[in-house]
Amino acid sequence: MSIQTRRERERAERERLIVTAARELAEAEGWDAVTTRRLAAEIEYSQPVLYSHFKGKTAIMAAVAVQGCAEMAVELRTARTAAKGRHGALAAVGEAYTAFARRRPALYDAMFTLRVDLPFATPEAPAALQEAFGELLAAVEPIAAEGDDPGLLTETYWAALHGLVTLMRSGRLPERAHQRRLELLTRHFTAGAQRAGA
Amino acid sequence: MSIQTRRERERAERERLIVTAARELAEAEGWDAVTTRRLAAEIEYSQPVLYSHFKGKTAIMAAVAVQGCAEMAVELRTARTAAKGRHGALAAVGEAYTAFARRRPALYDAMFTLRVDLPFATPEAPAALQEAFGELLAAVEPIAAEGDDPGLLTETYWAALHGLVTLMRSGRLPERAHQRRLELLTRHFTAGAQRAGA
DNA sequence: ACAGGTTGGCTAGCGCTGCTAGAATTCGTG
DNA sequence: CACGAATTCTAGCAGCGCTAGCCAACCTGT
Repeated sequence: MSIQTRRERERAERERLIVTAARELAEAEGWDAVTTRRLAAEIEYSQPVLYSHFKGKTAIMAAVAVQGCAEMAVELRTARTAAKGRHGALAAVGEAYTAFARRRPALYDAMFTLRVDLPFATPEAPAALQEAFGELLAAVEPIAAEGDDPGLLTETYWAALHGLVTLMRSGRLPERAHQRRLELLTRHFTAGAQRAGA
Repeated sequence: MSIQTRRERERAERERLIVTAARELAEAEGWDAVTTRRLAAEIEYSQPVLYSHFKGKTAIMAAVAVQGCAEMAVELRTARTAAKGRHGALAAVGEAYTAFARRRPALYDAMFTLRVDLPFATPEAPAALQEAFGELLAAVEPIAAEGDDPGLLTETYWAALHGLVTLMRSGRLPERAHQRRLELLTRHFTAGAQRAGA
């Protein structure tokens, strides 16, 4: 039994190695630079080894994405709990979200931009993903008006943040006025509650 | 001189053919299916001919994107001018925007999602692109509050629409409640003006 | 300690991609 | 009709994601 567990442990270790290498390579040079060949060289194994751990390249990216979700969730929570008031919390979370996307573009792409078959709006979605969304929800819910569905409002706010990030990243929005756009967005969302606090 | 102009005319004709073929293929099977080989076969020329017209595949996509912008501008204008009131106009434009994205996904991708070196937020941006943005601006401007920069507010609204579209298209938001999310977005944007009309 | 059998990694290669150098053909002109 | 220039095509490069099948290293039982 012991040798079995040792093998499984080594396997798990190597899987971790693959995901880490993929992530680091992506963060250093972008996902285009993450080829199965380079990844194999990085972990000092041959290509086919990757396929004994993951179904394909997109599965590796999905694993990286899940890691990213977990980290984002932490950052969103930190920002939210440190802020004061409903408006402050929403602003802080929006700020933290876009800051994360700009600081870790490769991670963000894996999570929310690139095609990478992860289940999203279903109960089978990874826990880390649900946590991240939960943080957004916790910030949006307090500013929801009477009849508003908090979940839908959160999705809408999320989409707005995502749009800002992606359009900026692809050069379609100038980076310059990001802060002001973000403030406009947050203000309009809290204003919808009609009785916005400070 | 005549033969020179004839050649130029034929060249322009073929260029049109390339763009049209690329667009049709993309709309039928997605941009992944648009390879230089298939495109060449479609226009009944060999691959290198494409490169005598365009710098590369992304340049062809850019040409398709410009076409798409022109069409979207028309549709946005139609929707805006047919609507009544500031709120109605904004809602109509938002509706038209997302409807366009869902009806012509390949066109939308070329315009706003895929990497395709087009100048965007500069004076050198294609006229069609500026027109499309101008339509959004015309819908957003009337609902801008006193101190708000209409341009920035438009960019923010645009980003929100873009986020809704892309997250939905990539399966990260369920298609089901799209209409309600769009209404939430529009309502919150008009609410920011504090004196929202009907 | 050594043979047998199984697990697992590696080499080599497939079909595809965007793109290009240089041969070949067509075309207008003297 | 033959020459010169412009243009199109054939063929190929380097790289991609992925996989079949060989080979070696390892654990097990005597």
